[in-house]
Amino acid sequence: MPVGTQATVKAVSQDELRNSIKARIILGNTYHLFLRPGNNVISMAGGLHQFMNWDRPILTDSGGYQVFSLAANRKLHERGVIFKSHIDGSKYEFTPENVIETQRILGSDIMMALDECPPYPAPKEYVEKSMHLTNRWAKRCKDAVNKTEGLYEHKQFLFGITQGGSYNELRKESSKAIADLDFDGNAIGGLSVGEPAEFMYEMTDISTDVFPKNKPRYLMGVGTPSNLLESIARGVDMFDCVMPTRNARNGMIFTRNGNINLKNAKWKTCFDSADPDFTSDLCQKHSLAYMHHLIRTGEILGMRLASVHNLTFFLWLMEEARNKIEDGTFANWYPGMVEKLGRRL
RNA sequence: UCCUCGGUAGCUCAAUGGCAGAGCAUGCGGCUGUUAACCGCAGGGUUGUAGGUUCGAAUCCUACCCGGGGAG
Repeated sequence: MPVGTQATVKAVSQDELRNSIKARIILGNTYHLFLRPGNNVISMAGGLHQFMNWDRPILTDSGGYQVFSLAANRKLHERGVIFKSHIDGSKYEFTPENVIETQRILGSDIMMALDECPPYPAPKEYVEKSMHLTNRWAKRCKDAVNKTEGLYEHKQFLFGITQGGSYNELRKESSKAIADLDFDGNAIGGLSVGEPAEFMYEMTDISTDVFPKNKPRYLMGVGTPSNLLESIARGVDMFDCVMPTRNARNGMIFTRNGNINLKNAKWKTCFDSADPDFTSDLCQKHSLAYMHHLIRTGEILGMRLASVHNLTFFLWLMEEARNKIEDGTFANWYPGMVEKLGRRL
């Protein structure tokens, strides 16, 4: 499995995890990162994986996305954000300083700064105010990292996150402000929150124009196979996304010829593989009819096979993109792939 | 043979005289830094049959058919 389970467990002892209830609850994403075979850093595209020198870096988000996704259960302050648990109503505060502390405990290779991800659409005044808050938090995260040491032998990197919604000037200002803070890598945040794909690409363009070329550029929360290629074409190096695993659990698999909704009746008697020449357990050992059956009956095996397949596919796609970049053929190759990958089978 | 309970969507069941509904199933759609094995939409009915009462019957009455339980 191309996930970071082992590395994470190695980096943080079981006792430390057990004793660190704060960490387990605070970083919801990270918690899932090693408990579910779902989250993973999908891979890097632009050859910068060599710069990082890892095959499978462990990346932990700060909880900034939950400022957006759990907006109904949180309150924002200059100091940080307070979440109210939907389980028992208990309160948890995230501050730039304590999310760094948590990520230190987790020992992730890449730590993310705490940010506020505003919804789409949002008024410019709000997005601007939010962007300034994110910038102040970014500085505080950087300071927190400088004032603390890792708990393990390996170095931990910190990435900053740009915001600015879908406003060109704000995106530019945010990208510059984050780049000027001299993080180890620069992330594009606040996208894939419901805006049209064209806006997402436009905002990505603005950021990658401003970001330094010798540091990884990370587009957070994206995306579909086509999204990945379009973003790589705009200079993005790395991604993360729930799509390969969440969609797999909900019966959708991605293939080199397009997307398949396994729940559709038409697969009931299709005894072909999803892609006979592709290297995943699903493709090599299981027919679409069998997968259809597993998904339709709610068998957990179906979700697992589909998840493994999709992760294999996304990793393959990134590897392929790397190869094309190194060959110098990416620009000619990707438009046809975008068209193919966007199809529905 | 008698008593009794029941028969409503593919299935399990609501609606007790006033617009026939739900869950599941089926057919689809959605899912983008995971509160999501989740969410949404659609199709689907001569209310067992035949009569009757009533302005109006799934609902009340009669007969019959089918099924569960009981008695003999």
